[in-house]
Amino acid sequence: MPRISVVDRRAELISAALRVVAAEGVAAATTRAIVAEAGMSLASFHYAFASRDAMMRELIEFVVEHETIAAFPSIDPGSDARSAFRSSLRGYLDGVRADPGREAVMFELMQYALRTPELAALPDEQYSRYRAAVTELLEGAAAALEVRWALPVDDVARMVVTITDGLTLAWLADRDDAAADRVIEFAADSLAALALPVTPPSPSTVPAPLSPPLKETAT
Amino acid sequence: MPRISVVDRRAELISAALRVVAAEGVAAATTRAIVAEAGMSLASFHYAFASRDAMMRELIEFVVEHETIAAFPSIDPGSDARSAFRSSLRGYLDGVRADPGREAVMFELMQYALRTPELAALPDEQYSRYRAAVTELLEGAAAALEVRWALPVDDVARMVVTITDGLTLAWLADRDDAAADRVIEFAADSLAALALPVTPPSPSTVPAPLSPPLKETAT
DNA sequence: GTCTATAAAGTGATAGAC
DNA sequence: GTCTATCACTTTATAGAC
Repeated sequence: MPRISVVDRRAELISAALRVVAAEGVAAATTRAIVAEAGMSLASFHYAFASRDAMMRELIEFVVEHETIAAFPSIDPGSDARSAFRSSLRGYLDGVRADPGREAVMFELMQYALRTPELAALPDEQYSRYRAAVTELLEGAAAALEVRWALPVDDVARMVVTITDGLTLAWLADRDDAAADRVIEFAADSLAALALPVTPPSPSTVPAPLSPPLKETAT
Repeated sequence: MPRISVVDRRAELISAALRVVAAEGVAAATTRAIVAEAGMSLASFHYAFASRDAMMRELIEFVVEHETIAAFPSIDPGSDARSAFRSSLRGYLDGVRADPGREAVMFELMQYALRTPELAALPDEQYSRYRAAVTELLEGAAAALEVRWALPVDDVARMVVTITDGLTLAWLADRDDAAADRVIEFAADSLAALALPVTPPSPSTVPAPLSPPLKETAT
């Protein structure tokens, strides 16, 4: 009835589809289920989208663009790298626990895209964006904690994503909070080993090296 | 025609279903696609299985039971823990590269099971078996490398599975071999830190402690 | 633009001949 | 036991009234 615009209708359908996928999975996200969730008629779906495939494509692009990794809380300055990683990973896992469907959507849509030839390139971009989001956090953390990364920061971000993915999958499978905490302890130790202290306010105690100390990664 | 037994027919259908899922995904594994792959008629499917759901259940149970993690090569004694982990992880990733569909099946079937109420408990078991397989390798490695694990061996196995899962997902998404190698380097460093040296043939140099040295994890 | 009604194709499952 | 033929249902997509 309300005669809304096509772009608004598309946005509503994408949003509804996301809710259906989160709640019941990609397989359950039929056009009928989506329009029911959105409260509109089946014909409106095909007025807004040429086909279900086209809508799935936009859904995945939307998710890749807007829904990055579940909120990592920001770094608490004054702490060391180990406890910063620990609290960040705990915060991340809390986010997964609070809405398991939301994170499962990422994996499901990634698999759907990998199985769909025209969408097969999107997971690559999805992971690039994950890493970019984590990279931003890592650079902020390096400044706040007065450390520098022993590897290129994008590589450190890749390690973080590797661990969060593995952590998430295992938790989705067994919901073992205590075991996940032990993994986080290990991960925090391992990642903190990549944070090298940089003593900033006393450049006189040690003569400045003429060659860069290691691989330099700061931006 | 050949009037084969029900158990054989079930096995053939499971095998055919596995191939279809590996090649085209769970969504494409319709009863018709499976019987076409198996070279039999549609009615034979329902003679062997009460329903497609029942068949999917057996398929997942079969995978959970038989297809554990892609072959980790065995540990080379004489090397240190770091290079042992590195070569094992490389061997694992080689297995994924050689047959990406095979490993993707694990993730897809896990998600399918999580979305299916009657099968929702199977992923937990799947991960238990993963860890059990890795645990066996870790115990062999500890003996061959003359180390002991700083944590309960099942926890170490969980760390390994966390990393292999994360590694596999990222590689499936971007197929970036070089980046995967860098993750493996990091993972080998991190995991090797859990291998504590135990000096075996000189029990006289240090008086035997009356209390266990730390948490003991050997079986 | 939005709806109802329906077409066209695919799905799991079964009947019944052999 | 195994098959062909078919049912009952769901799916995406479209036609056509308003």
